[in-house]
Amino acid sequence: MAADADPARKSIGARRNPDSADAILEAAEAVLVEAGYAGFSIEAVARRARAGKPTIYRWWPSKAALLLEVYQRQKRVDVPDTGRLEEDLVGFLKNLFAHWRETSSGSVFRSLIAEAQSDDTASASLAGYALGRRSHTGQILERAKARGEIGVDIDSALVADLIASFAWKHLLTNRLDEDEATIRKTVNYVMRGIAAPGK
Amino acid sequence: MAADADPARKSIGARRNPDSADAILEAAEAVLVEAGYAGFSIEAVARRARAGKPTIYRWWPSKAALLLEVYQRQKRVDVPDTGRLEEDLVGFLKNLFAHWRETSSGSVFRSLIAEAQSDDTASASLAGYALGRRSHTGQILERAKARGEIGVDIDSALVADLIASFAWKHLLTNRLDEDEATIRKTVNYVMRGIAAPGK
DNA sequence: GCCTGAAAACGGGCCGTTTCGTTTGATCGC
DNA sequence: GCGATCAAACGAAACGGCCCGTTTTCAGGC
Repeated sequence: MAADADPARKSIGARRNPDSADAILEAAEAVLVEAGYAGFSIEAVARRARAGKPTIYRWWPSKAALLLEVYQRQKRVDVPDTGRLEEDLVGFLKNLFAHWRETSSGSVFRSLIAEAQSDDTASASLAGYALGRRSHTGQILERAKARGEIGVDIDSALVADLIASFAWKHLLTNRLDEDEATIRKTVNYVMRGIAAPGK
Repeated sequence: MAADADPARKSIGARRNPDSADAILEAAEAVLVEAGYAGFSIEAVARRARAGKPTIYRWWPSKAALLLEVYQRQKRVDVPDTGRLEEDLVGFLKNLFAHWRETSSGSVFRSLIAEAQSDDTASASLAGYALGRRSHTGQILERAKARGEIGVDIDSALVADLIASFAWKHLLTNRLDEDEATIRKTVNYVMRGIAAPGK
């Protein structure tokens, strides 16, 4: 250990650590994965990061703010680009479910949604994210429009919202293990809405 | 939990259940509405109900269990039956959003979803509810089938799941104030998927 | 000698539980 | 019948513990 064993002369000192923010964010993510949202406390994060609570509160005003930044650091899920809308949508949902299952992203996103139910900062951020036109599904649909695969008059936001809602509900009800057939059935159904003549 | 309307099930000793249980459930709902999910604690409920904490813990093993029973006591939203599928779906979503906005049901359901992210009991219950075939949207679709308005081969569960996902996401992102036009647009889109020939 | 920043301590709230003394109501002896 | 009895449920208080958000203390760098 770096710390001297002599209690009368603790020489561990106050080392300047400009990158401690990274350590705290990594610790926060680790706590979230290992202990879940219920065990996610500033205390636990500080212990894990070997940092003091005031250090965390200096940079993040609330638990929600820390959670938000952990969320924004997440690696993005792969968005396929196969040249066919159906394959892109099915592939994306498959990737997304696997991503949520197998990385910390699922835990983080679930926690963010839960936190948003009692914290205005998280709620506003989540609403902004959900309303954003840059969602992955939106990109897939825009590409299909550019290829001429679907009409430019299709309401991408509406379709993307439906697909995203489907994914959210599966995340929130622990149904991320759907097989490809189920996902494809839903995608096919939604695509029938695209193909049918507008009303 | 289980409806025990059986007066024959008796043993020795005092049984003053109903009054106190009702008072606690009403207090729990009131706390949830007034203080939100963040302020929903057993302590707060006990204070409000002028009951002791042990009384609450005797009947409900956890916060999630109490939340579940509050949720199950909620008045159900009106399910319209106009004889036309489109009007039924639009009317139901309008009713549902208004119900969530204007009664305590929205707060209770949001809290239940949040709790489900860290409590297995709530999670299992929520998943069961979401999987249930007796959902309101499912009833509307079954009625449309019985009238011959849509084919019996339509996957009601899939369509109901899509509609429910849409509603959930709007609840969770504070977008319950959508006007009828937006709701109708989504319903029309989903109905085009019904009308289009299957693949 | 300031200033930065980590560690420790503080006051407060809620948790889930235990321990009181009291109240209720079904059972049973009279 | 009817009152005594006794188990169960009750409200209240207090507990040890954890975590909150803040404040204070103190060691080193400039």
